[in-house]
Amino acid sequence: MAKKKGEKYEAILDAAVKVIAANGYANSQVSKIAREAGVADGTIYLYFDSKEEILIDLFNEFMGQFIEEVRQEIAAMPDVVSKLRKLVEAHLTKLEASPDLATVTQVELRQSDPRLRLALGETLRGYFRLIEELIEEGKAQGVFAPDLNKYLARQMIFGTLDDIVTRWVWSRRHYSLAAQVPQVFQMLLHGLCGR
Amino acid sequence: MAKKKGEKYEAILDAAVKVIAANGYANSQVSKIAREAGVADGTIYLYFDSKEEILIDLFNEFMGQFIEEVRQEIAAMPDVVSKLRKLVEAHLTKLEASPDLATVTQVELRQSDPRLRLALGETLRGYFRLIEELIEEGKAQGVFAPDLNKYLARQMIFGTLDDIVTRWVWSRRHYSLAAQVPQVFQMLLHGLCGR
Amino acid sequence: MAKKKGEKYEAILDAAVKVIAANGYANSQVSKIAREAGVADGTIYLYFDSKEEILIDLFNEFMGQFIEEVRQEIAAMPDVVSKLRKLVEAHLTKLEASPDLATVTQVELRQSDPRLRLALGETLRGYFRLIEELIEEGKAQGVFAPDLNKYLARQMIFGTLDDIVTRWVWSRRHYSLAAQVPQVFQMLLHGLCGR
Amino acid sequence: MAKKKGEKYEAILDAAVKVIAANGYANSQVSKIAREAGVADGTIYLYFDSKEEILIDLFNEFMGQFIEEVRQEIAAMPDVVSKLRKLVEAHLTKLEASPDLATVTQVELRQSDPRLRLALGETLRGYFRLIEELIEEGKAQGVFAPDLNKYLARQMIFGTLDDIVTRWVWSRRHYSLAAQVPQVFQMLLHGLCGR
DNA sequence: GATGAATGAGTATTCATTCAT
DNA sequence: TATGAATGAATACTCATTCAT
Repeated sequence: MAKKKGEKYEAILDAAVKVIAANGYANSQVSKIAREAGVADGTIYLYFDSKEEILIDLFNEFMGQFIEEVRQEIAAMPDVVSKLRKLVEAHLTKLEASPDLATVTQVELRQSDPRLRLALGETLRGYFRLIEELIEEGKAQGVFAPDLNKYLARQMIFGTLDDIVTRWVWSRRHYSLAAQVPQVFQMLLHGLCGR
Repeated sequence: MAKKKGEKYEAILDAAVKVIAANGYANSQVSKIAREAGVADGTIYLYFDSKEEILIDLFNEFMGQFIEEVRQEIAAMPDVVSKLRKLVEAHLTKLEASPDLATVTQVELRQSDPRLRLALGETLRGYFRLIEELIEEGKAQGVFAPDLNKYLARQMIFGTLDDIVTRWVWSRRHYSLAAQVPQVFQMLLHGLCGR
Repeated sequence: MAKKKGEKYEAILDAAVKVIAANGYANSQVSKIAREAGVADGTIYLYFDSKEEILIDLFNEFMGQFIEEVRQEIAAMPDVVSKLRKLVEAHLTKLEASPDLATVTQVELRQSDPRLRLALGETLRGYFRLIEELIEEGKAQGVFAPDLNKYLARQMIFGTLDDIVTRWVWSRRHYSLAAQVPQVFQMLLHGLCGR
Repeated sequence: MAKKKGEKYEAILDAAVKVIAANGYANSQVSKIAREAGVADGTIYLYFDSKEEILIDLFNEFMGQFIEEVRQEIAAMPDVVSKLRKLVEAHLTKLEASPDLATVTQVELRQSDPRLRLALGETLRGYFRLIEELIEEGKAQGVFAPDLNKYLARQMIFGTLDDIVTRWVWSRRHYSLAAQVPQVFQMLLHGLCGR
């Protein structure tokens, strides 16, 4: 129904990220997003079928790009350990560089609306697969434990990174995420016992 | 203002968990919770100042009890490794045993309302401290890596468990959480490389 | 869903007739009806499921009563000719006595919304049956033409009365309807040629 | 302001009849009419000042033509009785031949918007005068009752025909209108009592 | 304490109309 | 003339909260 693309489409998505990060999803009225984007309320509906669709597109657009970038950066690395370090680095660095986006994805989009959840899950799955492939590769190369469960391992990697970013957002971002990359990487690789 | 305690207080909290797990937070009207609890709408306000307070109390009540139980079970263990295993087991087992509660805490309460976030954070912090103490103890005993950052380590442990439970809830709980305790425990202890 | 009956139910219906007659249906907002009825907007929805339902109930309530009254008055008449005269008199007199109601039923409720049309048609059908029974009786008694088509005859009677009331409403009710009863009665009985 | 005439003017009116008959007035957006007419939304406003004007012109154009045709056909008849028969026949036959137009004029245009009502009334009045002249002629020729009230008689004729067409439209046009001409004619001439 | 009828503030969405191209 | 993207006013309905009983 609604036409996608166009500079107003992008302007509305950008405005939505800004408004939601600042006010919370529940307090982000369509009219507020429209005003921030510099368009009329009705114009929103020329580009999106509903308010909900703004969220879905927002997540898919930005997360899709995020995932693609991470995938490419990882692909360039020579070995699986370097890939893991790169993944950790990319995840934390990219979200630190886009605080509004981080706020929206870590906090505001953890909504439970079934339709929304479904659409977001679809996109996240691409990221999950990327991590799982990395794990498989590590096992094949004999670097990771042979009995490693790839799903649990992915949940450890993603869960750890996700929680780190969430605490950072909740803490109002008082400290640097990038600085923690080496420690997090070590921890994921060798666990609490180290080495 | 509102008096706490009383059997209706508990009935309302129980009803809230049930209703929110079944309908989602956004579709859990006060009147629906009242009906489930077998009281009149207005009665809710004799026990809670606002709908939001139901959520806060719900989280504090159930999570507080959850944390206390975990603390006691851990305290009974002889060494820090056993304690970690017990923590993992308790976290996954208890939430698996209370699916409605798990649904509400993992999905429905990830709301971003500032007031709510603050109150929930308060309670979570108790759990975080418990985990951090365990890490400190492990380092003191020379079992955990001496350069381990206790905050990052806690984020790895909690983030991993949290993500595992969230995926389980989103997957409609098609598989067993308890069965994964040994693998998760191993992974946290020795990382992706194992041993 | 919505509870019926109660003095507020009646107050809202009365207010609706008044507001719609004065402003036209298209310009009769729910809030305007609520204000006229002396209740809050939300109260409307304790008694009606939707704005549309107000119209349906309004028509059924008032027209149902109208039809019942006409039926009883007719039943008391000794012969079919007296009954026809009474029908004409009752139709014109009653609507003349309730100008707001006449305005609403003649003009405002000729809407074409399928749901509305269906509900209103249901009620009108009761009136149609009443007229058709009268025609059958007239034919059985040999007073009306034996080859009279009861449906066409009903359409002539109702169409004539309906148009008379509609013109009267559109003319802003500058003249008396009751005064025309004898002529209309004569005309229906003997046609344009008279006698 | 807006220029009338032109092939697009006609195309828009034709499209309006089609769209309104198919979707109902309330669901006939300007953009829908424009699409059906094969023009841009804005083009509509080169030919009509407002959406309402489309309706007024539509009614005037088609009804005006209808009335003119009836007038000419009647004029050709030798006596007043033949003229009445011709009027009944023309009214029912022409509308039966244009079901979309009948739907729009009988059902969709019975709206109550004051401006609209006024404009439509203007056009209808021409038809009313035609019928009233016929009645006067009948009285002058001694065919119709000398004490016949020409306004009431016109209301009987028009009301009867109008109701017949309305029921036919509402019944989804399951039967033939033309077949009823003789009976309707007889009924109007001699009333319920016949002869 | 307990009730539940009543309140009324709050908001996504539609669509007739405009105007820069 | 013609376009169609953009506008923004307008409105039915929901639901947390109150308070008379």
